[in-house]
Amino acid sequence: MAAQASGRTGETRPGGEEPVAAEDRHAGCDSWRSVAPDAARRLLIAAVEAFAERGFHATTTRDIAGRAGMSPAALYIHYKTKEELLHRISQVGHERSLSLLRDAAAGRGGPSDRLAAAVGAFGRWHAEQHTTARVVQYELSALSPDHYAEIVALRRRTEAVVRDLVEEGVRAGEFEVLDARATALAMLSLCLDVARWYRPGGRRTPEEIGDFYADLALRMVLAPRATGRH
Amino acid sequence: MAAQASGRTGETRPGGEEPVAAEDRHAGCDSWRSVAPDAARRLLIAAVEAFAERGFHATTTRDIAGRAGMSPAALYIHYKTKEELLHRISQVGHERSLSLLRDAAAGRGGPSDRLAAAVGAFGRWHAEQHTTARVVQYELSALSPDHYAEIVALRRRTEAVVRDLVEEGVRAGEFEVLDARATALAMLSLCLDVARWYRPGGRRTPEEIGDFYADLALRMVLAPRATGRH
DNA sequence: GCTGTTGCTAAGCGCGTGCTCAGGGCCCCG
DNA sequence: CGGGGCCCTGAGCACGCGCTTAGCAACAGC
Repeated sequence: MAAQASGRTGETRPGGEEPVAAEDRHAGCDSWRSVAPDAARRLLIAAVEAFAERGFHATTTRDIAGRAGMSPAALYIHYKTKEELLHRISQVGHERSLSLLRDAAAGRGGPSDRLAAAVGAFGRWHAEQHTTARVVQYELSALSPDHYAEIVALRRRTEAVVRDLVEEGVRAGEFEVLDARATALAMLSLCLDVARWYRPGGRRTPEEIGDFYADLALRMVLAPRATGRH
Repeated sequence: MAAQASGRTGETRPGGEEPVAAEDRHAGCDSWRSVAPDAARRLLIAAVEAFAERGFHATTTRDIAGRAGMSPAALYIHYKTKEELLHRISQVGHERSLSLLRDAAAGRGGPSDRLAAAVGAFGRWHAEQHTTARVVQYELSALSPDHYAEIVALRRRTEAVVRDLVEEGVRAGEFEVLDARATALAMLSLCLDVARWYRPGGRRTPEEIGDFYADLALRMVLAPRATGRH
């Protein structure tokens, strides 16, 4: 991990018109391989991009269909409503990030190693898949009550993975924390927020961001050295 | 600060219909004392509540006017557009949180004390004023390009305050960080995210949240103890 | 060649949106 | 009582929204 690199903050317009980088688009498409007919997948990818740029409510079905190279009516052959698109995106995104987190948390090593791996993987995903992650993290409130409840269950399981890791480290005597639940939530906050500020081509690669956040997570749970406070 | 309190996570519907707590409503009103005619202030407070619950694009001008006890047309006597309401909210909110942060950062003590005070105050504000903060942090993209640029300038100044504090601590030999800018951003991420998950009446008071995050911020910058990693 | 199925489009319906405008009640000054 | 300024309302306009419907081209099976 490089130290103290210089560079711009790069806070640019989230809903701007800058073209999507090729790297970005490629990474985005790969995650949706499981979605069945080709036209349905193209619509889903178009919806992810549109929702990420403008938000769910500011995106029109005409915009989504246009990005997918289709007429507005084509959308309704593959999806019942605009909300169903959001639900599918949210579902697949949450399941993917949860499984990444679980795999890392179930790896080899002690609590420190596994916590670092989990936070690193979760943070890295939010950078690499920042377009999807933005929709997944910040458009929840547009879901129908039923779909919202379903997604919240996935989120609770995500929180539980990190919380369990922290508690395990405390029991093993490796970690010292004031509040395991709140500490776990703070780690998730760090990673989620990557989706808000990350821009491709910035100072840091997704991998560097993951590594940096893994280090921060360890600092949060390891007992601090005696400080210079008076 | 209490350790390891038990309780529910409390992730409830952001756009739900639960009535606003009295404590909440009171705290919200106090911050807008500077807004001039009484009717304009009532409209602003109504807009904050509506935007926080449903988001800018899902909120109608009829809804805002209704909450303020007025007809839809009354809104346009005090504000040119719906976007102007969002701009005023964003402006006042950013200025308020920036000035809180600056006051704490300019206080007495060494870098550790001032960093803890700054992060504590900033985190606490995002809990106390979570309704305003939600609009301020998550509805930026609905601003017009001019207004957006103005607000981004305020945000950069906010980032600079924390970054300068971290760099000062590094120069003083109190802190050890891999990347001062990224560390400062992480601290802000923690605090901003409070606006997303905080619910009044939860496990923690705003003050406890601020204190907890101040402690986390110090852990992030103080060199970690030798770890148990192999 | 005929029919059924699949995947799409052109056209458009009904509605709710942001916003406008003519006018009316109320208060202060004479 | 008259006149003017300040707030506010009732009614409604133009538009763009989510979504529907009728129909068409392509193709497979027989």
